[in-house]
Amino acid sequence: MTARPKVRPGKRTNDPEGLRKRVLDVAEASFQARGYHASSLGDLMAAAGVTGGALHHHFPTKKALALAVIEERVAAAVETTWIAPVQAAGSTREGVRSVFEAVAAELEQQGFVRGCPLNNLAHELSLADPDFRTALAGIFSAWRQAIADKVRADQQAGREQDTDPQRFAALAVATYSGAMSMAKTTQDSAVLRDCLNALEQGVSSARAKRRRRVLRQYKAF
Amino acid sequence: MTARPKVRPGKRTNDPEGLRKRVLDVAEASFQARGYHASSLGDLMAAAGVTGGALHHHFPTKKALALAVIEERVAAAVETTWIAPVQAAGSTREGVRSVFEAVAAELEQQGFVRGCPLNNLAHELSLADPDFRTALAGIFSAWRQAIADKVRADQQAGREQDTDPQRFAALAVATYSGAMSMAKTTQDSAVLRDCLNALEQGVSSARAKRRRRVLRQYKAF
DNA sequence: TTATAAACAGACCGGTTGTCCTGTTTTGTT
DNA sequence: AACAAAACAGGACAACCGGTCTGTTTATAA
Repeated sequence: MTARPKVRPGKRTNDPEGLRKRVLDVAEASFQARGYHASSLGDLMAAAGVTGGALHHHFPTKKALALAVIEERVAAAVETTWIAPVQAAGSTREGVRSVFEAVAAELEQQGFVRGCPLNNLAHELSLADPDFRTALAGIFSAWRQAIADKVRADQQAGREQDTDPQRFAALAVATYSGAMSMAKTTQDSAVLRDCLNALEQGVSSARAKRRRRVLRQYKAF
Repeated sequence: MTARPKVRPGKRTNDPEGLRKRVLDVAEASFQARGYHASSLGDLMAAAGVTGGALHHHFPTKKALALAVIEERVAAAVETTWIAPVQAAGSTREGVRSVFEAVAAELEQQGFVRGCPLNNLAHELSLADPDFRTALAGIFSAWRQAIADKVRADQQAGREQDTDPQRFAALAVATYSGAMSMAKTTQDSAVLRDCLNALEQGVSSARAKRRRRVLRQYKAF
């Protein structure tokens, strides 16, 4: 009954990569759901099944852990859900539309809106620490760059001639970010579709109307 | 040198409204700059020059204080910087443009981007507590409603016939929210102007281009 | 005046937080 | 086998947090 050793010696197996991954998994989820300051290392350790010593060995401070989450997980999330689909799409507009719809569909089926990982941390940490801010700004930059590059690719194919690549990229990212912010607050993904529709209608109405006009003129002849 | 009484009796003057206002001022600023969880009541008490007893008398819990900040200050900020200017503008587009430019100009002159008060708290607190979420969602709703109403007013004046009021309102709020998020992260207000230009170009390009075309045709003759 | 409640002061407390430290076990190298 | 370094265990700790409590002062009303 006294001083029972919890772990009998000879049973431990070192797995630094696996342990690190487990900690990052838990931290990413907790930062996303509760935020950085509301996530205690104690909670993370319990959730990951990791002792204080192990955690400290891989991530000396809480800041180091958050920086790793940002650079390895948040950046990857933006890459997966936005950059890759846009690059793979037939056009910028198609790519943007597909992302909005994919995210909206995903939120609707899971019935819960956690918000955008990047924006969540950006709001909480941008002013808290310069290192956080720099890391987050880099992800925003890559995100915008990918969209702007896609617009330029469209332009070389003869499309989107009167679209400013950088401005459109900023608009797309801002619209998505803001829409996710509202979706998170209202816990309703409908605003995502509203924004997508308004974005598409407004942005492509010039072409659509000109085409319609041309058709009418042809008919008139 | 021993036990100097800090406050000699007979000098105190009760000023509940003033004290409450001071606390809200400090809390609003701190929540905006550092966030809710990163703002300790001790810091707020020191900054406001208020004792624990006084703070507790006006705001029993930290949550109650935050709720008061949201309902009284954040809502008022949205009203002042967005709703009133839009309602006073000659048209929805003019109102939106004027707000974007006013905010961008203000940020540029103060050389520092604190972000949108509503979005800052929305990201941190929406999932933390249902009461927070409800209060914040209400402000978003009023914000969108004001813009949608303005579009409807435009429509009754014969303008904006092919604009969906609710969708445009969602787009305007989302664009601003997302642009401010990026501006905060990059500490650069330029993205605000990018987004405004992209929004205006896309949304009004139909009309603008048609007009330019007409002018060129007149010149040709 | 006197009673009564509001407004405020200031200490106090249990719990939590992030970090550090010492020791033990495992792994890799020679 | 011998050794060093990495990987991990687990406790300790000082600082801090939010909330509570008791007591005193001020304002209000009878």
